[in-house]
Amino acid sequence: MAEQAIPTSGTAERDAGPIRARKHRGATSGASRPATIYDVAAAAGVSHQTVSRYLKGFEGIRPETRAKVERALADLEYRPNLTARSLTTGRSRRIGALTHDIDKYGPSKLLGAASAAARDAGYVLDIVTLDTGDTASITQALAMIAEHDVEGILALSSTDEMTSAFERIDFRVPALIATELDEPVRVESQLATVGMPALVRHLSSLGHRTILHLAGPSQWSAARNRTRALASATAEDGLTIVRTIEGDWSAASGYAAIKVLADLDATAIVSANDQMALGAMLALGERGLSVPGDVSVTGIDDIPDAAFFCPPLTTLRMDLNGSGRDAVRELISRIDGSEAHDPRAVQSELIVRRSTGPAPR
Amino acid sequence: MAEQAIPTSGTAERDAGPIRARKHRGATSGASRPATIYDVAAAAGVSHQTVSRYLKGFEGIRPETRAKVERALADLEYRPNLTARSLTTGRSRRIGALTHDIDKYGPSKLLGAASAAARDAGYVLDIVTLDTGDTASITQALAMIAEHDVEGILALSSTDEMTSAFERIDFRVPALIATELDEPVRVESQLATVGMPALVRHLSSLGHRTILHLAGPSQWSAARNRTRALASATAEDGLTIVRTIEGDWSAASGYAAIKVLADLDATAIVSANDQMALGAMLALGERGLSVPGDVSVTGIDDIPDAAFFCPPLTTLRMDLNGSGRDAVRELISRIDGSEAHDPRAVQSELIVRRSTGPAPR
DNA sequence: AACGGCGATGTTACCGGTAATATCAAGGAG
DNA sequence: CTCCTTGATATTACCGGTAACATCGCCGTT
Repeated sequence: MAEQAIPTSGTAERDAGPIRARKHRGATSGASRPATIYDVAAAAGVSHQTVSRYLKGFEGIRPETRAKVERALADLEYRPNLTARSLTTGRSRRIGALTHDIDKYGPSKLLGAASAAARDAGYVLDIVTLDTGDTASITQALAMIAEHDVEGILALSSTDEMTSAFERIDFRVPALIATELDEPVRVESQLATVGMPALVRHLSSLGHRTILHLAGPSQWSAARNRTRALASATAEDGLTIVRTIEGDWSAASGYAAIKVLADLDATAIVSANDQMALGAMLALGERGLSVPGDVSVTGIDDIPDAAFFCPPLTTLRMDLNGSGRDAVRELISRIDGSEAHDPRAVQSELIVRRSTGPAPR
Repeated sequence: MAEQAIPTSGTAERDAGPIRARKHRGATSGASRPATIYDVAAAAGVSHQTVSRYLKGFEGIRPETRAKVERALADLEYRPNLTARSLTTGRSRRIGALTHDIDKYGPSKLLGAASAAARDAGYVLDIVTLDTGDTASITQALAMIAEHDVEGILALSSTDEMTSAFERIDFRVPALIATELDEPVRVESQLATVGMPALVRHLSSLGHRTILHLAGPSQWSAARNRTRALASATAEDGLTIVRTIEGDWSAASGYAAIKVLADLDATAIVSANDQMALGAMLALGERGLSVPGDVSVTGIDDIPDAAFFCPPLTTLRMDLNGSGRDAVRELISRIDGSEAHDPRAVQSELIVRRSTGPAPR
């Protein structure tokens, strides 16, 4: 109440100093614009630089000065203006996230994990979604992100178009595509229960020798990765992939793949994700084939619904939370110039449910 | 090549003028920092203000001046710095989005639609996710968003905690919770095929009179909205809700609800979303009840997988894309101070599949 | 007692834009 | 022919911070 913008006494004049005048801010709080460090400095009777130093955590401030600043900060409900800070420091504490298919399980799970990891590190994610996966739309989205002054760029959909855009464009900031590692790392002590080898061994131990592979779209690196892992694991265990059909991750594509097939030729279907497995199981039912009596079916991801499919789906649980988090941490460490963490393979774990059973004779 | 930061001749001095000196930028392009309007102005031999005016689309610029500016802009690959612009204008072109359960279908679908609508209007979404829905975590997230200088705030999860946080906090910017409208609007011409009344009429016409209601968590406004719509529609058609069990949207909760039930007492189960319906159907199967032979089951949302459940699920397709888009448009119109659109009810459409059939005698 | 060093604080410049004001040349009126 | 007006452009101030440098008072030294 006593404080005014225009000095009316010698004391006030000395306190305020010849600092840049603020035109507004009558009372200490209210509907006026948020307080700046200049307002705080004036209220505390110090220079704005002292306030800035305090906020930065600078030690060498006398206790009484410190107390005045703290008091003023609290009185004025000061909140730093990140825009102004980022203009001088170049640090915006923002990461651009690029994604399409955000309503699909994988990308949205990754996004959630990435966002949580970013928040914990004091960053927010600027998200830009793509309607289509074509190069033009990716380029345009990247331009949009770039204008918004992000410190790093994270892509949550790892397709060939995305990869090529990332290789072609000079971002001036660290950029990263969150993806499953191309070469799965073997965790020696858990080899038998981890990942695709475990899945294949499970099928093999049930007597299956012939596999129909429902693959993901080949321009996705995750799809290629899964296909490669399956090929390598089946080769090792002596199983045969009698047929590979490429879907688009959707249940509809899994359904269509099985529906149009003249002959199944296999006792097990290994799908690159749970949704396609779901579609496949429905189509099998409509052909009069029972799961797992006639055909065993497996998925990948372990989406929450998979445990309630009919029958509940045997699948590989992917640690997408972990990979989203790791991707952001890796990106932030590149931003900060600190040492990168070791890139870790996505952890996966075999979840056996009722969709797999002994191979029919 | 000929241009240098330090004037070495009268000509250069006149061209550059007594403007703030730039220390860097030797060649016109390369690994140096991005060009500013001052660089462009120097290259074009005009003042930075002329460049600014050009960028703003100001008309009164002489054609030859305009040409010089355009040339310089292209040569230097100028990209505006949104941070600097937003510091003076107060327009950041950012909307803060607050959400949890982003890996669930509803929120992620809303987010995708919101992001697309924002992008089309030149905004990006700053997303902050919540681990938990409690008030403290919401408050903290909102503080984080506020620092990041957004022009509006959009919540994508409409729970009581969110609502109360929104009422308690003064954001200084428009804030909006994306939610289904509390009072469904009736589209007269389509009354019979739209929304909950259509769903109930469908069950009624199949001879069902008793309904078990699998409700969503009551702190979600969408859950309350759906429950209310069901109550009103059943009352109108003379059906009885014999029991209401509250789940948490997950298939697991739908499964558990039916699993522990001593007696079903109803010929139809109306679930507040598709996932709980999925869980319920599995539990029904395990009790030896067939769908739809013994019990009919319906969901809400029409998630992409619902058409491939076993059996495929009769459900209400919700236009979440539309509501996400509308929420952002509404928010942006409030930001711009323009007239708000009419709030529209979420459009929903009855999708009849095989999970509903004639009531058993 | 004069002085150098140093810790605490104040002053100025700068980030990259936009807004407001100033300048300047050309054209029209008196 | 001079003055005023006006359109085009230049200059300056400002947004809210941070960084670099300047200042000032107090201390111990010789």
